[in-house]
Amino acid sequence: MESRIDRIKKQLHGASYKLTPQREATVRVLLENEEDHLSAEDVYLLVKEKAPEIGLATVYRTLELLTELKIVDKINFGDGVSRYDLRQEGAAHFHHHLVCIECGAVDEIQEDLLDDVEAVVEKRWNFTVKDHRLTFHGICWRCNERHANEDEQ
Amino acid sequence: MESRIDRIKKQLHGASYKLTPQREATVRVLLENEEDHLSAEDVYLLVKEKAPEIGLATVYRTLELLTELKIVDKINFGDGVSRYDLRQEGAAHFHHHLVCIECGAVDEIQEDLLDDVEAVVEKRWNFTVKDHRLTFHGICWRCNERHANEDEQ
DNA sequence: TTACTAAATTAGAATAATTATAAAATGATT
DNA sequence: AATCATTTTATAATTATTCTAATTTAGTAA
Repeated sequence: MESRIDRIKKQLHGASYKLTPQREATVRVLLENEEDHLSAEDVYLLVKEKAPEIGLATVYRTLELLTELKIVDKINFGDGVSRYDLRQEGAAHFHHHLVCIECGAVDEIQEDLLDDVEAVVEKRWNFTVKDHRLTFHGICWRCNERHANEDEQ
Repeated sequence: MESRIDRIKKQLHGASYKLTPQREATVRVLLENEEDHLSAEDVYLLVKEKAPEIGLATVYRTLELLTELKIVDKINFGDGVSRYDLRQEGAAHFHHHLVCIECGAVDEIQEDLLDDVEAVVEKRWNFTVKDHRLTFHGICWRCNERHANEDEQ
């Protein structure tokens, strides 16, 4: 955890930015909630617990900065809010998401799975892929299991 | 074109909605700009040319309705706006997009390409896929060709 | 230390997209 | 023609995000 912060600090310095206390608090919140998909507002409220004097605009600016540096990814699941998701360290590409249309849960897929598809896109459309966004909508394993149990009875 | 409108009319009736003049004008705009990715505001301005008395809220409501009926899909490319995209007739799944990070162009891929990936997701994550969103970010064929020409000189 | 400078932050205002509300219009049905 | 549900309009309200001006902070050089 601390080493992860250190590495992010170095990334910032490398782009000649500082890891200010506000930025550090924001990054810590993201690390501590890595499996969630927080909106800017969510992050703001959590950061306030550590650093009550922080302003919402600062959170927005920090998240934007982290997005630029590819430390986090900004995603949008169709509700009106942008959500922010830490990238796996060293990951070249953004991971995928499974959104459950029954319970609303969002699971992550770290595997890439798209190598073949990207090869086709590059060749057939002469499109140089730099990144991707892939989200599946459907029924998650929890709901599927629940249905299976209900049927048993 | 007319037959396409007729079929949409039937879809609406099937869900006990009417194809009011405002709704028809909105659908026509979507059909006439099928290759674009219009925002609600864009649609509003175009519909106003046909039906100047229409209100913005009606356009929003109509687009929401068409989204529910899976006639259009609502997408979000990361700028603050939702965009609306007609589904291919009979398409079970949403088509994919290629967003150029240089010129901003958005191209569509109608082929599915994801059959294999979906099979893996269903099996490995026990996730029942109902739909998907796939967008590639990168450099489009136009920009790639331009670069190739520039290098020649 | 002190002064200077650039970068960062704050609070609050401003903007932009979207949704909600109440009144009016439409259209079908009895 | 009266009634009822649906739809639309115009406008207000809400929400997310960005901008602005004033202030603070950190780092550097005198």
